[in-house]
Parts: sequence; structure tokens; C-alpha cells
Amino acid sequence: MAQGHSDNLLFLTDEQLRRAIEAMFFAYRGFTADPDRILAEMNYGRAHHRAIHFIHRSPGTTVNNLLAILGVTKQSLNRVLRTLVEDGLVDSRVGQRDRRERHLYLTERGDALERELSDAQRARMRAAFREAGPTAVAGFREVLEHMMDPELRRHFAVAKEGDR
Amino acid sequence: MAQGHSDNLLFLTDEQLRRAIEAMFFAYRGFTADPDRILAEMNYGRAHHRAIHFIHRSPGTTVNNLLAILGVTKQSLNRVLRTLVEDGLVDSRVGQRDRRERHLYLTERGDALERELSDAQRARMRAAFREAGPTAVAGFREVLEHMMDPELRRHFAVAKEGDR
DNA sequence: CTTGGAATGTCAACAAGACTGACGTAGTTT
DNA sequence: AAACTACGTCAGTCTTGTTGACATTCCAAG
Repeated sequence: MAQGHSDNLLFLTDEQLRRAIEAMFFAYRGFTADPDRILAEMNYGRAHHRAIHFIHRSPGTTVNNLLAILGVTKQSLNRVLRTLVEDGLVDSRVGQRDRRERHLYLTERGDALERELSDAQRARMRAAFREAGPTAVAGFREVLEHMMDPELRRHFAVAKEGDR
Repeated sequence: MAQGHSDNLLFLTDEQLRRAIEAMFFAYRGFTADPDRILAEMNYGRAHHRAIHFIHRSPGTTVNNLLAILGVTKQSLNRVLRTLVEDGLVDSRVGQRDRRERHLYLTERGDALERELSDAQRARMRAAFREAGPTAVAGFREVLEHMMDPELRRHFAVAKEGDR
């Protein structure tokens, strides 16, 4: 709506956008660097982190739910889940209502790893937020939401309302 | 829960940070989705995109420079570069001053692909920026910069000064 | 000048983690 | 009873990261 501002014309130049694209690339690397270091020590990868994160967020979620959120194939997810269950970090329980489903929970050890990983990730995020200030943070989140695929964004908006 | 308080204690809760972490994850997926589709059609991957992007940004850059920016091993980068050179998208010229170095340039076809990829990526970025507004964009970039590793951030700051 | 070391880049082999396709099994729905 | 759904698995491929070994080139110390 605020069209016509000379600001607006400048601020959408390809050059500015190119810089933003690079910033996104570099920032994402920073974003994953700390958890990656922890995971590498125990022969896990980012895929394990993602599974652990979303099981933590939604305990009792099913394999199919996780599949939809992570956007990978079941074969790919299964490989990761199998190792996590074998290593005693995730508990997979047959559904009561529908016994075809497997409901996933973190064990105590799974929860401990989740905390270790997200503490590291949050520490960096918190530092960046503090340095940038509240206004910048609001803008940051606003732009991120608009960058998601629309479907995921709805998913995300629901999650924001609180955890059910 | 009461929204609207931008006071520093509330705004740094672990719950808020967790949401920001997920937003970052989902947004990055959106960020790469469009180029990924184009690349998949021609049997390339994200690694090819990154190489093309940074060669475009700094024509004549050496393999070592690229290595430092991309943060991968030279062997990994080399595989990508080899296919790009074979396919006639990148030109690799032996250095004049130091003949150990290879200076990298995009060919016309390489430039065409670069434009196709970055057009797609910029389109989404531009849309997100427009919807979020200038203030949000400023905050977005501010936070991103603080999220990078310090060394990369300096690198980035230099690039911002203009492409001398 | 020669020689040894450092810098640069290439080749080979391997692993993680994504993918597709096919199939099996149990449970649910029609 | 038949069809569909949820999950798991086997087999094979691809991208992209890793190490290790090696060739070439440059430079500096003896």
C-alpha cells in the first residue's frame, strides 16, 4: 500500500535482494552450526535433530504427521526414527484408537538431547535478538512467515495460537 | 497470553525462541524451493546454485576464495565445478600471476542460468518483503546479520559496501 | 641453483541422507 | 469380503559432504 515512496523503489532493487539472499544463506549456516557440532559428536545429523525437535513440540505425534511437517519420504524418515528408537531416545507406541498408527514420544534421554540442542540454538538466536532489538525481531518474524510456502504458513499460524 | 508487551523479558522466552527457530526452518525451505525445482530439472543441486551465485557475484574469483565462502572442502567444491565447466556454464582460467590458481567466470549460458535461478528466488523474496513492509525488512536483515558467524559477518559487511 | 615445503587443485573412495519403486502386514472402512 | 490406510522394509540411485593420496606450481632457505 505504501507504494510510491522512493524508499520502496530503492529497497526492492535486485542488488538489495541479492544481499538479502546471501544474508539468508549465511545466517542459516550460523543457525545450524551449533547443533551440528553437538550432533556430529554422536554420529547424528540434522535429520535427527529435526525429528527430535518436532516430536518434542508435539509429543504423541504420528509418523504421518511428522512426514507432512518435515516434507521427506517415509523411507528417509524411517531410517532416522529407527536409529533414534534403537538408541533409546524415542519411544514408538502403537495407537490405541487406531492401532496402525505409531505415536512418538521422547524418552528421558531423548528429552535431554533435545534440551542440549535447542539450548545451543536458542543461545545464538537470543543473542542475535538482543543485539538487534525488539522492533527488528518483529520484522524478522514477519518476513520469515511471508517467505514460507502458503500451506506451511497456515500450519505455522496454527502452532502460534498455542500448543492446543 | 498477553501480546503487545515488547519488554525484553517476555520477548525472549524460550517459547518465543522456539517459534522463531521453526519459522527459520520453514522459511529457509521456502527460500530454496523455487531454485530447487529449476535445478532438479537439469540434474543439478543446491551446491551448483551456490557456486554459480558466488561466481556471478565475484567474477574471476579463485577456487580458494570460493572455498572460504562456501565452507566446504575443496574436493566437494571441485566435483561441482567440474560438472559446471564440462557443461559449459563456467570458465576456469589459469592465473597469470600465480599459475596454481584458477580464476572462475560464468559463460553466457552460466549467466543465463544464474539469472533464471535468482529471478525465481528474488521473486519470492520480493513478495515477502512487499507484504511485510520496509520496517520489517530492515529488522529482518538486522537479525540475520547478527545470526551469522562473526567472521562471515565481517565478510558480509565488506560486500555491503559495494562490489569494488 | 637446488631442494624442500607450502599452496592450489584433481582423482578416488566412502558415508549421510535425500529420492523412487515395489512389496508386506496389520488394521480400518465401506 | 474388498478396498483403503498407516507403517515398515528392501533395493537402488543421486547429491553432496567427508578423507586420503597425489600432481603441479611457487617461493624461500641453504
